[in-house]
Amino acid sequence: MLRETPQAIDAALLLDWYDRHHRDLPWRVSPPMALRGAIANPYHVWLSEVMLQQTTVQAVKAYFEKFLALWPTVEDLAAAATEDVMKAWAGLGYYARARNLKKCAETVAREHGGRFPDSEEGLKALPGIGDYTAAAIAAIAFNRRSAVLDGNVERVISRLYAIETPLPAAKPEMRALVYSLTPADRPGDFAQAMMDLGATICTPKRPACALCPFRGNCRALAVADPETFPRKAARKEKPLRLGAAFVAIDGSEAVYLRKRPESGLLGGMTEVPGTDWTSRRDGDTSIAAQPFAAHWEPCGSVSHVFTHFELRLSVYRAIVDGARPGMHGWWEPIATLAEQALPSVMKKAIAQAIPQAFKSG
DNA sequence: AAGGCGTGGAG
DNA sequence: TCTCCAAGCCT
Repeated sequence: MLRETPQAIDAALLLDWYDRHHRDLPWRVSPPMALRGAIANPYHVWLSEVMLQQTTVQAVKAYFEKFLALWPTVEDLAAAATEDVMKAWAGLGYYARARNLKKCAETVAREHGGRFPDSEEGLKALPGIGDYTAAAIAAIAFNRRSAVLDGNVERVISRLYAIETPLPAAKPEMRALVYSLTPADRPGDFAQAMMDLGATICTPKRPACALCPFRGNCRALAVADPETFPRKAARKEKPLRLGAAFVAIDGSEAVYLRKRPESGLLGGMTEVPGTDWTSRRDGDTSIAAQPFAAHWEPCGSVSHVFTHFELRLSVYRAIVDGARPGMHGWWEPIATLAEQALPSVMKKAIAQAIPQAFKSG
């Protein structure tokens, strides 16, 4: 018979694949252990899921281990100084996640007796936990059947069903499809299996369809080019913004730092003084924008790409002798710069002015 | 609801 | 060099 659509999709195919090919990750209870009754620690699951939002597994591993070493339980994290959390998060990006992480830990410790809610609804009420993260924690840590839809799963589902609707409009349809596929007995493993499949087989470019447990069920593979899914709207280009950064060094080998506002770009993080970052070509990014009078010398520029714009910072350096009037920051010894809550763009600017700044030894 | 919000690695 | 993008959330 002529078959327009592939075979019905069977979660057991994926779970069998997962039992043999799952990735071993620091926050994961892998299938052999799980079969012996080991249960994922909700604190570990939550911490890893927040870190993994729009962030690669490779980048997260070291941060996850560092956080667990510093704060072994959610109560420890709730009791930590926010500044220490920001320092530990520095370099991972999307810093609102760190602020929400701290708030969420405080809420769980104070209002939930140190235990995470075990329902999607309860989880989603917490700061920094949205549709995806609530569903993931519910499934992985509490064995709840839920619709876990992240970027990987969107890609897998869009190919399995050759969904022509572009993202993000297709998300409700995709969410319903994932939910319908999710088995009641191993929802957490199913979710992680879908994500592992998306990360290792059903990849954005050159998917390894020959190795896929769903190769007999995939509509995109049958009738089209899987790589062209999911459909999505063309992105717009990033504007260029210009600015200046001023690296002041005092006689005792310390750098002048200050804190950024709590909200907005790099909110609550540490910076060197600088101008606003403007798209206008007439914005003053010259030495005239100096934060205080000193013998500023230009020492090149650094570029940095943010989510929605590219930044080119002119960097200036001056050797000064300590305090200036009207300064609200502090002098940080070069030796301890690496431990500060400095976002990557600021490390670049400081390294441009002081090449040995972040070199150990 | 569309845009703000980081970073570094892969190809 | 350039493009894409990785386990999204919030407003």
